[in-house]
Amino acid sequence: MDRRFADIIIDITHEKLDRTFQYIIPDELLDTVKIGSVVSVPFGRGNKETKGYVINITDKPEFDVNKTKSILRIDVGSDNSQTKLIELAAFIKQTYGGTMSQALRCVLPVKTKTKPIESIILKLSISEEDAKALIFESERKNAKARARFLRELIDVKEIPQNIVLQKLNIGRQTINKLVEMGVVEKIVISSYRNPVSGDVSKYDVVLNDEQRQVVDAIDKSERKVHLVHGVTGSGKTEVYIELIDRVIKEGGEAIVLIPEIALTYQTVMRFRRKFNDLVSIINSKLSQGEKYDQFERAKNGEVKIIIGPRSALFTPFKNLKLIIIDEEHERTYKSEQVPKYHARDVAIKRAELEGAKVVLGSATPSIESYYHALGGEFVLHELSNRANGATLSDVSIVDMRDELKSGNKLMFSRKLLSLMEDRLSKKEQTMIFINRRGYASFVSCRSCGFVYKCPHCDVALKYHTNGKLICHYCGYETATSKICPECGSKYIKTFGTGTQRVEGEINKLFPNAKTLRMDFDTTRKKGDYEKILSAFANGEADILIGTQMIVKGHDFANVTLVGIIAADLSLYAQDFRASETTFELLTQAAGRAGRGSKKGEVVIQTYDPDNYSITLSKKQDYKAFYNQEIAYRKLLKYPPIYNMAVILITGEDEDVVFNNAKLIFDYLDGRKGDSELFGPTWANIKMLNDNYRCLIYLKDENVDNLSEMNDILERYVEDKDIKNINIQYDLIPMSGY
DNA sequence: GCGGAGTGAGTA
DNA sequence: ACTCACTCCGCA
Repeated sequence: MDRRFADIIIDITHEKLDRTFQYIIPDELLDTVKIGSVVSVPFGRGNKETKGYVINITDKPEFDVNKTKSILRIDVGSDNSQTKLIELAAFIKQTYGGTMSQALRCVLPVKTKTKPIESIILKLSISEEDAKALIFESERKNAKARARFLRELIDVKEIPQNIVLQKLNIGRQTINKLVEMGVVEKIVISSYRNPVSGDVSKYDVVLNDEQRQVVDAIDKSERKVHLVHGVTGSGKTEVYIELIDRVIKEGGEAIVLIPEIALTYQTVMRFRRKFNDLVSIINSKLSQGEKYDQFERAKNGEVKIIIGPRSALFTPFKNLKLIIIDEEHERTYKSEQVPKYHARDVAIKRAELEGAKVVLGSATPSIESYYHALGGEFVLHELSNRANGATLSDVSIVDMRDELKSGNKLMFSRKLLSLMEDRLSKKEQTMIFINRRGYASFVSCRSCGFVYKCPHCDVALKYHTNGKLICHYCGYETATSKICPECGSKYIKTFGTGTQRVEGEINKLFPNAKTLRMDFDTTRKKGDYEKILSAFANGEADILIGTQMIVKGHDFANVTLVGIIAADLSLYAQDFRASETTFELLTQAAGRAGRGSKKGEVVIQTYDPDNYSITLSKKQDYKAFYNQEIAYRKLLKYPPIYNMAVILITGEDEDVVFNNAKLIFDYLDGRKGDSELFGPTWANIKMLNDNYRCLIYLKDENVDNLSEMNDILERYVEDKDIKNINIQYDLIPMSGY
């Protein structure tokens, strides 16, 4: 009998139900039930009608067919935005691997393990005398819980249900029985909290000609995906706001994705001033409940615009018409957890399902997006002028080898020092950016070469001026000693340049200058980040020293000098994107200078002044950089020309990890088709949190072939019932391993 | 033996 | 999450 079955995830929030149940698809529904359908099924002993999501359809029964129940019907009442989100989850699973449950959890995020957002309040609905009589009767019948509960109700009138359940230790049955008897009344209160509030002085955006042309072009276009390449300070936000305004006026809704770090009060206020309460935000600091509230408000149509990081992409709007991804090149758009999806590609898929447009914006677009734009897959728009008439800064490159030859042993070039002095005298501000992605001071013995390493991770410990050595991967801390623990020599010293050392040097060179430092250490507490930025914006300091976190999209009108120390460090990362990252960081950092009326200057200090990512960032010539970079990617078969994936195998035992990696490699190698396989090799960071890490690389022109390899891998893992190791698949990784 | 309270397993 | 089945308890 050719019956078809649907794998269904029951819409109930509990980990025990985090798996599929198979149901028979009745004949009359064979044509209509699809992956992503929301259906009603009988569930549990009482065959209680329950909502479920169809996540797969097969011919193979996986359960005793005689005990398999049938789907009752398709939920027509369920809004189709949910169906589309589940379809999106199927796409994520298909493309990025992982289980369907994991994909669903990221698409319908707050449905899991959340404290009820609606609080139930219990209230006595009979008179006190009647209640007292009931207590008497209950006590006589030894119904202790019931008596205890009623007494409490007489005492405080109203009690939240969760307190009754947890604190008074009274069962659900007891409560429900009393409700049934008409003794107790249930009052359901659902509260939506609004995470954004504050002054809203309305203002209208006035676009310049260039901005208006881009807005019109996108608005009129039939095409779905647009890339706006706008130089730093060209006013991309105004373009977004105008586009959103047009969409809203036609009854549509919009999602704005921005990197978490750029989600500042100022950014949100720009949107609020235009759209007022139609805007809401999502960020990682919101509790699950608050996040859920925002999604509910979006569903109800109370909110039309959601601003947030990656996860905002899954806002359940009913009439989504526009998705904006600001700073599109940012790595944070790639999820770090399984499924390791990229928000840009998922956004494009969602837009396709909803019939919406996607607008990507950046001053330094990712090589991938620009490639697609040039290839005609995306539509390219250029904003080449700074919006308020400000001009691009003058950028100069200083070769630090020459400085050393001329006897300057400081970490600042003479040019940078004289400019800093000049700015201090003019009361203008300076930003010093230390490009040290993955690098900082470490402690090493000059006599035997010993380096302090983390006992849990295969990385050098970073030195902090409080005398502690800290692992930036797992947080392990230890103290430094005055003598080398290996050979006993006293020649143990710190190497490298950290933000703390730079600040120390500046304080020595310019004792009157006020400095602020922004890095890993100074932004650990909630709100630290904002505090430092607003202090600097208010002119409370002359010089701001920081790592990559200071270069992202902040607008300080009084900054006229940006110094970049060790510009080339990010070039040494073991990652095919090293040049892209460097160009991006330098261009963005340089873009911080001269955003007000005064012209800015930028000094880039490097030991590798001829590298194309450095020379071209001086010219702020993105196109020239792109041409160089794409040639390199083509030569070495890297994305976007080729697609690649990494399989990461981790585990506590070195041999077990490597042997399994070898087995997996051989297994895949026999089934690879046209794909290329490399490995297994140890990761750059061989050990992390006591786990060994081994890699297999896959390359193929066609993404689908890579997804197929992952399918093969997942089936293999399932068959072998592999223990003690963890396997992760990462399609088109954004960072090195 | 009964009503009621508390616990645990299973949901296809 | 919810429900059913089971056990335990105090009283008759």
